[in-house]
Amino acid sequence: MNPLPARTRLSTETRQAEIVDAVLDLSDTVGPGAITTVDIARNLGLTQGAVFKHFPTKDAIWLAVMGWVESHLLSALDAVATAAPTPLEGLQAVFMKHARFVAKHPGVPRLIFNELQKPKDTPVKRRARSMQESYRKLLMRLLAEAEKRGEVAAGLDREGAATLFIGALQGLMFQAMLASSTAKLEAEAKRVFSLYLNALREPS
Amino acid sequence: MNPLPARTRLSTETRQAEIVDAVLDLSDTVGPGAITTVDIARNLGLTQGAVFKHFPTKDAIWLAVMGWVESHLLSALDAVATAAPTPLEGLQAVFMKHARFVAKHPGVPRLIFNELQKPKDTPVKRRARSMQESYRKLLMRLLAEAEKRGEVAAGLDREGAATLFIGALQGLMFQAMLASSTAKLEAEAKRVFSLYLNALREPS
DNA sequence: CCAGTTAGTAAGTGTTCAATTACTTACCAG
DNA sequence: CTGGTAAGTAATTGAACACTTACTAACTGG
Repeated sequence: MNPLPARTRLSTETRQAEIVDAVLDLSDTVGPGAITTVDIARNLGLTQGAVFKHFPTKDAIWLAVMGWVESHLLSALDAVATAAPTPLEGLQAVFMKHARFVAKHPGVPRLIFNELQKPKDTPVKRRARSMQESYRKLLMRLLAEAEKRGEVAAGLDREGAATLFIGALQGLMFQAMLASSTAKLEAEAKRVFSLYLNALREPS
Repeated sequence: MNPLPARTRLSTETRQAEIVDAVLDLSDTVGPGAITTVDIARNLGLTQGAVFKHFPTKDAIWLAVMGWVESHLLSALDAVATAAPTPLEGLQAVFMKHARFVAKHPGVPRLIFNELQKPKDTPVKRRARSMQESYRKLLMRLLAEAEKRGEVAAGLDREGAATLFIGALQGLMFQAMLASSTAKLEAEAKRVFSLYLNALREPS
């Protein structure tokens, strides 16, 4: 009748990271909409109640996961963008890095799709939107620099070009989720980016 | 204690159509993941149990809704494609029709996002995939014809171009759902399509 | 070393939901 | 007009789930 001794005892900080990690995994295997706190607990070897020692609500977990995505994805994209010798190569590096990130973490697009399916403007959605805004800024910087250097058409619709850039990647995610596989994502991304580059050239 | 007389008594065929309609509405207002059979019944002025006189399971309802989308969207796109005087104008008409369809039925992308969030290859997903395959065929036809007429680059990567075409639209949906509004969808679609057209031209 | 804090367990609680059941009544073919 | 079918109601069932509570035990600073 007495509770068994706690298996392991870790700091909230560590457990939170473990929980985020578990959710990322489960997002791919179970699907975000079907993840329960029992699933998460079992994944960590804990009881269900223990999860609530580290997050007040389930929603708080989703928000933390979104935070993980924001920091990891954006910093990776920033890194490859600034490492590239030219703006156009920067765009390509960002495009491919993003594609590879999604292929490596298929739980992430699933997670976001699950959020977008809700009509309300949830905190998680707001966070995703702010992430996309930072992303746009990065793209606009690269596009402006490319235009200055004459690598793309003068007078290019840069806002539209940024929308198409992100949109093309989101479309590739969509198609990967539809195929229930990210196997072909990277190859498709390569072809699509070639076409994208063509769209930035001087109109004839 | 005795049941009230049934308010109205309609054929299963009619009720199924009503249910599909209600789900499309609720998909936008409540969100597909949160729709319950109680919601659906209330929307029709029926009791919850009545819903199961017309569909064996809730999943069967989703499948029927997906069927509605497939037939309505594809036939509309086919129509504008064949009505267009040139293949390129056909592409434009399809692009804009698709954007307008989504803006008019915001429940549809939400519905699909909800499905894509699941890792399993559900019947609904399979149906969506077959729809996308028909869509691709339509695009490939237009692109091949455009190439024959010299309206696009000879040797264009048509498969990639089809992927980018659909992907750009899916990206626009994504961004509309992220904004929780389809208000700007059509305007964005216009800008994005201009750039898309540029991508099809002869590389310099 | 020991008192306070915190991470854990075990066992609820209240609710929500899809599907079922038993019964009723409208409609329609013969 | 009548008997069979099918669309409806009302009530129930059983499972799942987020979150809570009461208690236990491990770690940590003074």
